[in-house]
Amino acid sequence: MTEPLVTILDDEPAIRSMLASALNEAGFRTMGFARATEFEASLRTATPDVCLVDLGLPDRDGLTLVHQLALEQGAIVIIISGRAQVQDRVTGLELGADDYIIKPFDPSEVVARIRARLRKDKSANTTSTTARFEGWIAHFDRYVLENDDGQETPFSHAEGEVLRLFLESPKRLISRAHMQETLGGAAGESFDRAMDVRISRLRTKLNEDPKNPQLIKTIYGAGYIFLGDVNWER
Amino acid sequence: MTEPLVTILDDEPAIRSMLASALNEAGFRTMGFARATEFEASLRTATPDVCLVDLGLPDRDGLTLVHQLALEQGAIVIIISGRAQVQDRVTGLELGADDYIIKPFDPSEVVARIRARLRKDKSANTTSTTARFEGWIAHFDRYVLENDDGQETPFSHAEGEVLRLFLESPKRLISRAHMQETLGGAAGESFDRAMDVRISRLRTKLNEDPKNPQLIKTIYGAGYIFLGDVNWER
DNA sequence: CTGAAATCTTACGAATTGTTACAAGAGGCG
DNA sequence: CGCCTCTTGTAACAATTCGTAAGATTTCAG
Repeated sequence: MTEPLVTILDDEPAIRSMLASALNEAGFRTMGFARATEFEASLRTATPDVCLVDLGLPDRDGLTLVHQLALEQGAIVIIISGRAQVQDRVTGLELGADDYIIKPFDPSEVVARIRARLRKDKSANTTSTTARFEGWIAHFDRYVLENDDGQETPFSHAEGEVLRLFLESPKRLISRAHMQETLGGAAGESFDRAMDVRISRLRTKLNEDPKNPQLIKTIYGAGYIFLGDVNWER
Repeated sequence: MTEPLVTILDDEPAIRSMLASALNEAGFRTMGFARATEFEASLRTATPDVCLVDLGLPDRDGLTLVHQLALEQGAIVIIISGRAQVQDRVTGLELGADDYIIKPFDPSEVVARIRARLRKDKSANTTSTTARFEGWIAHFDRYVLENDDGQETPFSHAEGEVLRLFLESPKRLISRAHMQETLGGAAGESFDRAMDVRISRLRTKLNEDPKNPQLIKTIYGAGYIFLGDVNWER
């Protein structure tokens, strides 16, 4: 899989080069065009993943171009325009654009918005959230904990919540209060015990020695710390 | 298929009502929440299509919430924030948000942006009649499930409804409430059991091991997740 | 070393979900 | 019409999850 291709259609050379350098730096391939006719000619040989289109083109009404692109090509179309009225934005989006960025803009935001679109496009079928740590692999999509021997142990939703909390902040103190807040919800009565039980059950699934836990360390009077290096793969 | 459900998470009642009325007028169902905890509690029973999240929440860091939502739920997440710095927008988008709208905003633009997201989301899922997944082929036109050996097993209409629901949102949590709503029983009495039976029968046709299902996973207290890569054809 | 507080663990029970058996209905066919 | 098959919901019971209670254990202060 090669880098995504982004086309830039804008008649101002300064904007083209600014966008191109920012996008290249972010790991995209780019192609710049000053006129719609050139751009359309290129579509015969290249299939862009994202099309940045300036509405103020000299040789074509930008909106109809956007409409065609979104409909026929199925590509991601992002409008870049100096027209800042709400009505302009609404009609642009209704005509099929996936986003509408107003000039003047910051290139880093353009990059972020492109990434957001591509991410969504891909995540339709690729939602694999797993974390590796100390010989274990936690598959949060399948609710399964994998041994370094490949053996798998299922974990429940409640256990997963605790585990995720630890894996998202490794080597940092997690207070009981914070834990309770993010896990148990509102009423903070004697939910304390429930948390203990969750952690206890999680520890047994991680083969922790109760006398000397290696991964989930309890800090008396403060909270817990998850030791161990974590690598997330998403 | 019912109208898309949009949740509004903002602590200002004025903004909630403004958004709700605009969205309802545009044909969406809405649910409003003032606090993150209430919102999260509702996720146990409902599966929103779009989540509008205000970052300035009283009881939770909005960004981590966005992160979780985007990752776990696979839902469309749109941030609404008063923080207008470019850096804020970039980090919000990088953390998984699909869009970032700055206060003050025009409700019609919010509607347009939501429509743009949903449009893209849906175009991936055309109304096809055949789906391949994990060695199986489901022929919805013939009501037949084909093995990887070519053997065919018929499935009923009720089973097909459940299967289609899973195949249209793979690797995403499907709440029991949402399932119940889209399938049949409006008034939520003891239709629960019927759903269980449907799923149970579907599982046996998919040769699932009851002790350790690989494709249709149960999330206690929440709903179900269909694992497995799906390819729709026509 | 001792006692109180915090935490761990085990056992139990309520709620949720799975599975099987059965009966009511919907066609198909002679 | 009568008989058969298939579908599908309901009921009953089994299995699982998860919080609570209670006793055991650990930690810290003095």
